[in-house]
Amino acid sequence: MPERGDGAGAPSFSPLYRQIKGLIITRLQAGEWKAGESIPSEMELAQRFGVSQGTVRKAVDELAAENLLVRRQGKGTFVATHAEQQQQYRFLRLMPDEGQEAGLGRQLLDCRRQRAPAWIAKALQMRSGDAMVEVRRLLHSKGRPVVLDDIWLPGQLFKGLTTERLNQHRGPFYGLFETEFGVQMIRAQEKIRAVLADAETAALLQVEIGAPLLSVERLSFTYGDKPVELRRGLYNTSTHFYRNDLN
Amino acid sequence: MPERGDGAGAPSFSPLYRQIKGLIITRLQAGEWKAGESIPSEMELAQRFGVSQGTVRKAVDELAAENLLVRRQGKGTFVATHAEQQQQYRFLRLMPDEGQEAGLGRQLLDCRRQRAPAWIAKALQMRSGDAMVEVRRLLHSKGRPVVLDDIWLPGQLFKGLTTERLNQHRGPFYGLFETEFGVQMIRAQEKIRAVLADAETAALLQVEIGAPLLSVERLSFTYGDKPVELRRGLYNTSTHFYRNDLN
DNA sequence: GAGTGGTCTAGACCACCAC
DNA sequence: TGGTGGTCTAGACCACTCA
Repeated sequence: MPERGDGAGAPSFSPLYRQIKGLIITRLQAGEWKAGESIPSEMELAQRFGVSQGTVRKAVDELAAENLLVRRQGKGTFVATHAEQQQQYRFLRLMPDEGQEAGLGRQLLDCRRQRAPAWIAKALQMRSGDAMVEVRRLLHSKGRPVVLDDIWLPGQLFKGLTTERLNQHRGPFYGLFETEFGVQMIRAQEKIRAVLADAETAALLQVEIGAPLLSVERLSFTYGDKPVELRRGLYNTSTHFYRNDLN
Repeated sequence: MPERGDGAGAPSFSPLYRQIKGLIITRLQAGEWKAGESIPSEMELAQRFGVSQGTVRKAVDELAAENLLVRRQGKGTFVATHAEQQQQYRFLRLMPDEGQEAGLGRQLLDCRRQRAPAWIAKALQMRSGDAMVEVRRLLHSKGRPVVLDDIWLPGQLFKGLTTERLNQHRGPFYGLFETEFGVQMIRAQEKIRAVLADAETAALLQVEIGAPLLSVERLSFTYGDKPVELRRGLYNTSTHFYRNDLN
């Protein structure tokens, strides 16, 4: 029974498998296993934690259901990543009216370091005036601009983030955040509204002033429910729509 | 080993627990256990199907994860329903900017039987011109109209649906559909866009003509992935927003 | 063939609920 | 007190991957 007990003063009047789940999350958070890597086998974890394989299995089942881990039969269990082809744009629910999305074009418009205004600081649990990185970019579909994103990140976590760094990178931002800054986005909340295009937005998205746009405000979280990105997307929904599945 | 085998010609090169899951869904579909009722205990189902309790448990786990069943420790497992207080508006993602939703007011505007136009018939997998029920209603929050819903239903399934019937009923439509017509909505797909209010809509929602509105087109399904409701909601998002959680 | 996750079983005990 | 779902275990075997 190598390591069990109530290490780190966990509250834990919870079933064993939830405590194991907590221990695994702690290790993920500590970076013991990085995005895309495999974690130890169920048998090994069971021995390490001093429980049966079935208990580890149930813990891993929940983590897989929450998309923190990915199981691959015959190969192992892996830390989820946004960097893989298959998992790209995991959080983007935009679909074209006709056919499948061929792959979006990215156009970086701006990247600068600022002091956080109150409303952004509040969302990101920082203090007003703290360092913040602000990014603006467009997404194109078949050569036409469809999404205008404003992205705000805590300056503390993203120290070397520059325009060059963003331009060098291929693939979605979330892949870069993982590999370069060790920040993994594991869940997000979106607030969606309908708004009208102002002059600046209209020019960038090539629509009329006053055209209807979908405003998608996304707050993304890493381990421990810590908010690490605020993003406001304006979607032109004349040839695309936001898809959501309910159950 | 009372009933097992490959009854009903299921394709089934799938694990046992998935076959059991299929059998349970078949019985739900047949109305053997109605919405809100309890299904037999795991032990009894295990005996009935000739498998171990653990296998039934895994089947029920999946059905509970998909919100078809609800487990209640010490009491039993129940068929999910939209009629309970707690589960009302399960599919409505609208949230007020401030505080919790106090409870929405309903105002029925219209209910008539029509022949289905092509685009509705296609979505509901009917033939163009088939009988269809069309309902229009408003939802109010704190006395102000917030949602204008147009709802289309297959006439075949909703034979006695009239204005009086809808007005008599307390609670969401989905509760009425279950108890009066035996139709359970178990999942839905939504397509969301930003649009501008036309004159008629603007008057009903008490906004300016050309105000931005969220258009939420929802296709709801019952057992067997059969579409049974098409709905187009126009949401005024000036004091509310559409909330979505991603993971 | 060795190692991984996936399935299935059987049995023990716990937590919760109703009578 | 008895019945329900919830947890935990131990062991057997299957399906998949890779060297």
